[in-house]
Amino acid sequence: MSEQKVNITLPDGTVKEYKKGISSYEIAISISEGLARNVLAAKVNGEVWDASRPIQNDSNVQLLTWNDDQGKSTFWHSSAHLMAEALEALYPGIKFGIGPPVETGFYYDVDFGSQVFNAEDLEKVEQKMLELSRQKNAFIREEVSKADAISYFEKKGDEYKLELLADLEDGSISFYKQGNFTDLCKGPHIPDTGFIKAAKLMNIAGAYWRGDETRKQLTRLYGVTFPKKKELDEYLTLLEEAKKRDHRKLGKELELFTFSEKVGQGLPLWLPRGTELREKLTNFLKKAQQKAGYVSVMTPHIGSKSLYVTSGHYEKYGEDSFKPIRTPNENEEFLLKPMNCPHHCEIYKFKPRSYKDLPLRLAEFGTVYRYEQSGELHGLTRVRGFTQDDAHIFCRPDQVKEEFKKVIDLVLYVFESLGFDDFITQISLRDPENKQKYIGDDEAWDKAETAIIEATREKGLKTKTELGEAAFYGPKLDFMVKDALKRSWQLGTIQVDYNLPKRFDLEYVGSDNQKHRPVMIHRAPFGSMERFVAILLENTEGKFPLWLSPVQYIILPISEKYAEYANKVNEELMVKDFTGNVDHRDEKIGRKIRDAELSKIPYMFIVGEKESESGSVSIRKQGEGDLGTFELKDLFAYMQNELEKSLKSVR
RNA sequence: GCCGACGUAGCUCAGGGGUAGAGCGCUUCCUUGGUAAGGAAGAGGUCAUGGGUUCAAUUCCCAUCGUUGGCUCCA
Repeated sequence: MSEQKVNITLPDGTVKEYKKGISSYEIAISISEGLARNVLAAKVNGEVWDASRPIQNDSNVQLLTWNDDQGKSTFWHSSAHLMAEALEALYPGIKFGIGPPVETGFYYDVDFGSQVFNAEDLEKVEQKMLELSRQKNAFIREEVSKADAISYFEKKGDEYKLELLADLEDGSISFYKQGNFTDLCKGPHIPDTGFIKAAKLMNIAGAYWRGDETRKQLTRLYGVTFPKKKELDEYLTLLEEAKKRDHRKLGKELELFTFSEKVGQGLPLWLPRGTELREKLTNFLKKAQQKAGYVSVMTPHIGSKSLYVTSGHYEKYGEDSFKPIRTPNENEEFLLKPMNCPHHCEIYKFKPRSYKDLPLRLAEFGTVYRYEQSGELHGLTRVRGFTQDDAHIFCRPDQVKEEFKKVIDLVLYVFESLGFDDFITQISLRDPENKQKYIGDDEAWDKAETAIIEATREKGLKTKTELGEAAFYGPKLDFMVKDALKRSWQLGTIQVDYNLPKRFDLEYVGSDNQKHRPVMIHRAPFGSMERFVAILLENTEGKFPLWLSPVQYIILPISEKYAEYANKVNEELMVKDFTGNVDHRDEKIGRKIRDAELSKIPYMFIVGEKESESGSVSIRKQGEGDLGTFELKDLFAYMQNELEKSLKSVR
């Protein structure tokens, strides 16, 4: 009687025959021993499996190594178990919550009970992990009945695992065991702990059990592990590099913005250079908006409470925002403006609108104030007072999709111009399970959601969709960009809104001479000036393109004898709308160059005896060095050309 | 808001129960120099704030404020 066989299809399309019950590890060996040593897990018919799990049917098999994202996350998931084993060995009796892999590394939530654990103890755990990994203990999968699982964790007294078990179905429960540690886990895992050669526990933090702030806070330990020591070192170096790009550090060094305890937390103060940068960004967008048919408006920083009662913001956020301001005599209530849209609705109502007037695109760089929880404030990315590059497009229902597409074009233009080529677009819809979180009727929501989905599809945007992430008045399309530490931040946003026009009773007269309701599109390509500058800083490391640079050049006189000539050159550059200054300090030229390089000023013009006599400057470009001597008229032409190139090159 | 860490000169940081240090920056003087740090002298700190313990607190404890890593939240 012949053995039963299975056909295994590999990713390159080759089909091989193996005996039934073969594991992906054995398949790897049949290909090459070297490969087998690196196999962490395998994707069998689209599902990630342990490399040791027997394959009983014809299957598509993809071997996963460190080079595959799913290989990495399996590796880190197993590392979480290893960390738990180490912790249990060092702190007997502790209880465990969940321990998943994350984008870089893994964490485990732990209840240390009465034992104390602090950051200094992390190293001890690292050492223990490495000690245990050297034992090369296999990760062993075991199917268990629900009753057995419950009794195991009851005996152990781990109420967290018991709670997790309560949600699981009998027959689908598995344990994984390595060394002396057993955990409830559906897997998969790497073959054994010996693969983990380097471990670094990054930090500890509080985390609510199941993310619920009414429940107990556990200690979350974050770590990262690697199959090679060298890779850990490289990763740590990368973190050091990221620190250099931190916008909070660069903002201070380049004198762009600051915070003051006295002014209040989350309230940025823009220094002259930062203001210059912001104005350049603002003018850039204003110009683009002008071309796209927007008109500018301005509205005050506070608004009567009734404005926000009408818009629904008060009901939705009143409790969690800055309290109303009252007039001393009449006791009238005003709110700091949290959004510009209610004001813009009132501008729309200034006069009757005809269908011929639409779309009406009202733009405002409007400063808004929101009470953000103190723990959430972060540099310029999360503040309490910020300026949105806001606009509201009031249009007819038949114009929504077209207008939405135009806004996508504008956002893409802005992102391209600033070199943000690595971004994610996310469609945020409402949570169908939790409709009371939102205002408006189903019909309006369906229309708005359909408009976004169709517009993004027609623009060919690759999007991911999240349920429950919509604004309370409408669905949105967000553009997310990463900072130096690869954290995603929402920058640009476009939202379709059928609700506010209704709440504000906005109308226009159609060609049929009947009254109709316009649709609103909220949009902000930068999102907020503050957050945008932050992400721009992290992406450019403070080396802005010439057109954006707050200080575009610095003139460096060789000695004070040439100060007058330097001033003359400076004045001529200022006349030509460049921004820069002269370094009049009593320092040698080498020193002035070094300081200019470090402050990331794009161009240095050196003037000494030679230059002042011949009416020229010696140009030095940041990061590149000496470019030679240019006569003044050539300098202006050169700078003009560089300026255009800097706009174009990023376009 | 919650948990943890941190708060010393303008900046970056060292120190530590007996009222403070470095480097850079700043001021003054010398130097007038040619493509990444010229030299010297000097000023500058209620050691975040308020309590407590102690003969004595910047140091130890508590609270507040701020920063920070997470959690929750995010119009």
